Parts: sequence; structure tokens; C-alpha cells
Amino acid sequence: MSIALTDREADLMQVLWDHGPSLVAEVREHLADPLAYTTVLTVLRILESKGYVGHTEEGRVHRYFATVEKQTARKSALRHLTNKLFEGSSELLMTQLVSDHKLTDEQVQRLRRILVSKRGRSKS
Amino acid sequence: MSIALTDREADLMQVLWDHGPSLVAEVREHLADPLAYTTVLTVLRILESKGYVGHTEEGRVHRYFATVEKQTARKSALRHLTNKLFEGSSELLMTQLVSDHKLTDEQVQRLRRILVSKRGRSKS
DNA sequence: TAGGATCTACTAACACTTTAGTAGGTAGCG
DNA sequence: CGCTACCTACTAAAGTGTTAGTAGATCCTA
Repeated sequence: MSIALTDREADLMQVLWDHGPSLVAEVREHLADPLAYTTVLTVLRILESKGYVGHTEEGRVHRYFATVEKQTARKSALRHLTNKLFEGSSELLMTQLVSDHKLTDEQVQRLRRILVSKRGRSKS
Repeated sequence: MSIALTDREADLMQVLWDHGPSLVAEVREHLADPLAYTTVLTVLRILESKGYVGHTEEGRVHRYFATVEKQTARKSALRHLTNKLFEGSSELLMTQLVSDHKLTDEQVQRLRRILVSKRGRSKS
């Protein structure tokens, strides 16, 4: 499944992923940028119309929850970026990332461990 | 420097990066999607107004060229994605990528070699 | 030299994103 | 009971992205 989140939508999804099902006011409180209550509501409704969130009714309030997983959204975004700027090559993207970044020895070793564990599982 | 390319802008930049300074018609020919001549021109002018391309005049035609490097644009895009969906952690992004993807043994080994070469250069 | 081809400049339309206001309902408090 | 606070639904406006048409200049060719 392909998920495309705008910047602001991503902010809200992050809150739902991190804090679980939330009321509009709760989502709003956890946002870094100060947005009007109705703005948050509007974006949530857009996300719902796109099928990325749902809501349950509790009395007169709505509790919104993510219907797509963080992993899935991340994967989609990465695939999109890979196609747009990295010639569709994840390896190219990884290489760039590894080359660009100031990694601590510890981070390098963690990644190496992950890579080592991938060895021989080329088809999974 | 921060570079933000829209999807279509990225398509055009890719052509300029890959084929060097080009006329509008040339850019158009190298695009995967069939766009009207004027559409390509419009996007090039937008890119120019954003400072991502420039042009020289050759007689009555314009030859457009990228003024930002592919590397730089890639870095910017990665940083943006990292901030939006990966809690600002490149390592998290890399981990996801490595975990998600079906990598051949060869790819794994190439990445491992890059990582190995990073060892001990944690501050660069 | 007349007409088609081609080029840039300008204009425009439509969709999407982002933000927030207004209206109308409900709950609860004093 | 009446007022305030808060909630959803609807509306809207400004900005941006995407696409392309029209106008006007220029070049080439028959």
C-alpha cells in the first residue's frame, strides 16, 4: 500500500503513533507548532478521508487513531524518495547516508551487526 | 543550504544532472512523462526563480543548467525525511532501510565495506 | 518573401495544502 | 435556567504545485 503524507499530516500522524488514540485537543497539545484547534481537526478529517486515520465516538467527542502503521508510512516515504532522487536504488541512498553522516563508532557497529545478520538471506 | 524540490522539479533536475546543460526541448525529451513544451519551460523557470538552475543564452534559445549539486539535493531531501518521519535519526532511517530491503549478499558486503572504512572516523 | 516551426514570456486554471473562522450543538457550572 | 466552555461540521482564503494555452518574436525553407 502506498501512503503519501504531507509535512503537516506527518506531524499529526507522529502524535497518533506515539501517543495512541487521541482527542483533537490531545493531538494539538503534542504538536510542536502552535495550531488552532480547528486546524488540527481539519487535518485529522483530511487524514481520515485519505484512510490514514479513523475515529471512535465517545459521547460527543471523537477519538482519532492511526489506521496505518508507522513502519508502512516510513517505507512508502523511503520508496518515494528513492524513486525521485536516488534512481530507484536503495543502496545508493544508503551509501549516501552512510557517507554523509558523522556516525559514532557505536552506530557504525550497530549497523554492521544488522548487515551481518542479513548475510545469506538475500531473498528475504 | 536547504533545497526543497517538488516531485516534478526533481524529475527535471535529474535530467539536468544526468545530461548536463540542456535546452528546453532536450530536457523534455529526457523526461519519462510526456509534458507539454511550455510545461517544461514553466518548471525550469520556477526552478530558476528558486535558485536551483540558471541559464545561458545561445542565440534565441536558453540553455539551462543545475546550479545545485545532486549530492546537495539528496542530502537535503534525506534530512527533511529524517526529520519528518524518523524522529530526526538517520540511524533509525538506515536501520529501517536495511531491515526492509531484500539485499543481495553483494550489496550487503558493499555496505559493510563502507561502514568498515568509517570506523574510527567518528567525528568526520 | 511568405508560411510554418520554434522559441520565450505571460497568463490561467485546477487541485492540493495549510490555516483558521463561523455556526450550531451540548455539557456543565453557578 | 442561563452562560460559558468546548465540541464537530462547514466554509473559506491564501499559498503552492502542476499543467498548458496564447501571444509575439525569430528562424528557416520553399
